[in-house]
Amino acid sequence: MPDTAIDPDFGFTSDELDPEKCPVRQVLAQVGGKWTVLILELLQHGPRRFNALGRAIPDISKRMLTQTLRDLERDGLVSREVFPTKPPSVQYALTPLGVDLMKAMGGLLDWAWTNFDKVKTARDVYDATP
Amino acid sequence: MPDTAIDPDFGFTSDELDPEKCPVRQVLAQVGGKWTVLILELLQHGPRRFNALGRAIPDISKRMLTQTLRDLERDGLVSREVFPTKPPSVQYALTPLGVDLMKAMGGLLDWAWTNFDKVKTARDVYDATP
DNA sequence: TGTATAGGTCTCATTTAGAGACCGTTGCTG
DNA sequence: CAGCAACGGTCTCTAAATGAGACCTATACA
Repeated sequence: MPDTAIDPDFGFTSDELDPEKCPVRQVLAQVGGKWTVLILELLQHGPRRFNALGRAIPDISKRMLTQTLRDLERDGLVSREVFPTKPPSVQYALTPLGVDLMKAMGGLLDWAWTNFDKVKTARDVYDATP
Repeated sequence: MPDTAIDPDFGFTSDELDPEKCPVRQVLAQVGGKWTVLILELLQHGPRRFNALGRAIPDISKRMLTQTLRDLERDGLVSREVFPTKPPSVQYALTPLGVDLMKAMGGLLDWAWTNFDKVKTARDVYDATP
């Protein structure tokens, strides 16, 4: 549904919602990933190694664990450090930027814990009325 | 990577991360959707109709707009009201629960606006070093 | 010798998202 | 009165993301 210039219903320039330019969209594309916040939460407990994270998340595959960590590293939210043990071990940790992000997420996480029962109820009601 | 009982690295019961039981995972699965927050933000400006939302989001398809709105309605975050005009018009609005969620998201959205340049820089650096 | 651990990669099947045609009803325009 | 546009969707088909799990190299321990 392409539209140029100014939106008649809201008065935005379309730039403000341009996927490439809107920070919210860019950040949420990452943070909204299925595993992202879970991993960030675990790393709040301190640095952890690859397989420790894998063990902690019951249903993640190595493939997705690798990929999510790579993306977080790319965005500067997580650091990756290799230790020359045999076999080599790899430690992941939150960067200061990552710590900051998790602080900013606090409100949302609290909301999730305190309000999820309401969401669940709403779902049940909705599903029960065909 | 299935694991039962207590995680040795963290000390969680696996229940706390069980996809079905963890509120954070459940809420983020919704909120993390590509269009969800965008739509909620638009609805903060007041109730809007289906096609108004479609016009405001340059690159959403009707299919995804429908689906995202349905999911939000199911979760009790958005209300849907049909007016018997010809042709019928449909108005979407935030529910009190939706308003509350958006308040809780404030921190994250602010973070996105003020810190996205850092993320972007980190990305450029990462991509430049093969 | 045989098995386990480390941190991944690779392939293939399944799931989800996206583009865009289509639909029925109505009103406006020529 | 014919034709087109707008309302709010649904339907089909394709493309992209995700998931399961086999495989890899090197070392240590039994």
